[in-house]
Amino acid sequence: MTSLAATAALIGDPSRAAMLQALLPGESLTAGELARIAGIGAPAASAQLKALAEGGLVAVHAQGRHRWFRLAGEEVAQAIETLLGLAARPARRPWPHDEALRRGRLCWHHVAGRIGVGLHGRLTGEGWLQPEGGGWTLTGTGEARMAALGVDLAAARRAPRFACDCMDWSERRPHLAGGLGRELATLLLRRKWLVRIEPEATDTLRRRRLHPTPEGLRALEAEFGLAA
Amino acid sequence: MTSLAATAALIGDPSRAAMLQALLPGESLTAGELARIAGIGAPAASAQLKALAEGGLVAVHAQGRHRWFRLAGEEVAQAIETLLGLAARPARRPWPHDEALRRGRLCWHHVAGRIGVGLHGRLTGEGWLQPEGGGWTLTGTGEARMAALGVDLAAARRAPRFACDCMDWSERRPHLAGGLGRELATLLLRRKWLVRIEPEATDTLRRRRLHPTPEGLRALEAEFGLAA
DNA sequence: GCGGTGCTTCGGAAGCGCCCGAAGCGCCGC
DNA sequence: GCGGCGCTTCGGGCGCTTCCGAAGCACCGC
Repeated sequence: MTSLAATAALIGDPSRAAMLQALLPGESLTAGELARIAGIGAPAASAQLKALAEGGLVAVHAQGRHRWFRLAGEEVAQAIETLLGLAARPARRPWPHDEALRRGRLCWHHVAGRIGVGLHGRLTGEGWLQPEGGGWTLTGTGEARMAALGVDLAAARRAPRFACDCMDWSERRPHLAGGLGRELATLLLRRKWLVRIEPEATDTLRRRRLHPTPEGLRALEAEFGLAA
Repeated sequence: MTSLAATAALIGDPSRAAMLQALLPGESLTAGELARIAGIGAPAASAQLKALAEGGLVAVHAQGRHRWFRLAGEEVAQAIETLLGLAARPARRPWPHDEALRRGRLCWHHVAGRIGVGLHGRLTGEGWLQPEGGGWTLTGTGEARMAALGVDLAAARRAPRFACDCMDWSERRPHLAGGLGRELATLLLRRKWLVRIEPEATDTLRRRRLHPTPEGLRALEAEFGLAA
């Protein structure tokens, strides 16, 4: 079995795919929650999660009688998003027109969807970011404005990658990933410019949704020139 | 069955994965060749290729008694490369140290590997390319130098996307994709700065290899400042 | 302690997917 | 037109994977 086939097969089971999608926003869930989301019993879920962990797709953290699972890293989220893009191609089947999801959602810990790629476009087009070594660094103005907004740049720099692209499946253009993407998303959520609509939904897609508040719409326009 | 699981399962079978990898350079192969590469009989190969075609991963072209298969598009190659990156993560297992493959290879129709990401870095860092709308456009100097090299820019602009990033699984940084990536690769091959080492190999990875010629090494250094 | 809860392992059964051989269809070259 | 070749469809068999119920282990709170 080649590594490619083994990895794809791991994602290719409906129960495991549902679990992975539920973990896509970046949060951690317990084995029981994942079992409920996948619609299978506890024993089956346990076996599937074991396979995912051995395959390196999820990481485990045992705490008391709970076991918390999360995606093993940004690359995992990125690969799943890319596969979602393949699955959603119009040639294949019209994707259920989930307007809210296309507008904004969480991917790993960063903002995806129209708002996410819009931000990426403004930051790269308006001289906040400049390309460097396959990723991005902040320009002088970018650094100043990020700091003024309250983005925790020190935390962003502690991430394995400071700023890089993550292909957005619904927009087919990149949004901002890496430590900066995470900290920017954290800020937007903390300021309640964006809010999670249904973080508790059982449906794996619904729980990822992000929605701009009225105040957020004004702020995105004012700070980034972004009409969301 | 969700789209994600269905698509991943399509890639997750060893025979189908071998076929897809064989198609990754962008060339077209017949059903019989793919059967031999996958190590299965003609009937099984026929069924697998039918599934891949119905899933939208490969495209078919019937010519006489042969049926030619190729990947359905750049996004398919991109998704497979991303999955290869997941599969190759050091955390999972040490990837067979195929130095030649990491150095240079074909991905869809463009140059990947160290040479590919190196080119991407030089083009973006030295002012040939500037970000625009989630992709890239040529600057004035970039356009002039590409034209001087003999890159067919008109053909590049006819592609659905002119220039965008494709995540490189071995380098974990993007290389140049889109029409410009394809035309640049075409030029490098035509000038014999890069040559395919074993385009006929049965092993799906070996056939992708690209190798710089002595003349190519000098030219990459002179034209792009790239030490390959 | 002792019961309750969360999770895992074990055993067994059902279902699905993959593969091969045989046969059939279509195109090609002599 | 005839044989050969490439590919497909059909039928059957094998193997793997997934699931559930029952039982067992670990942790927590009373």
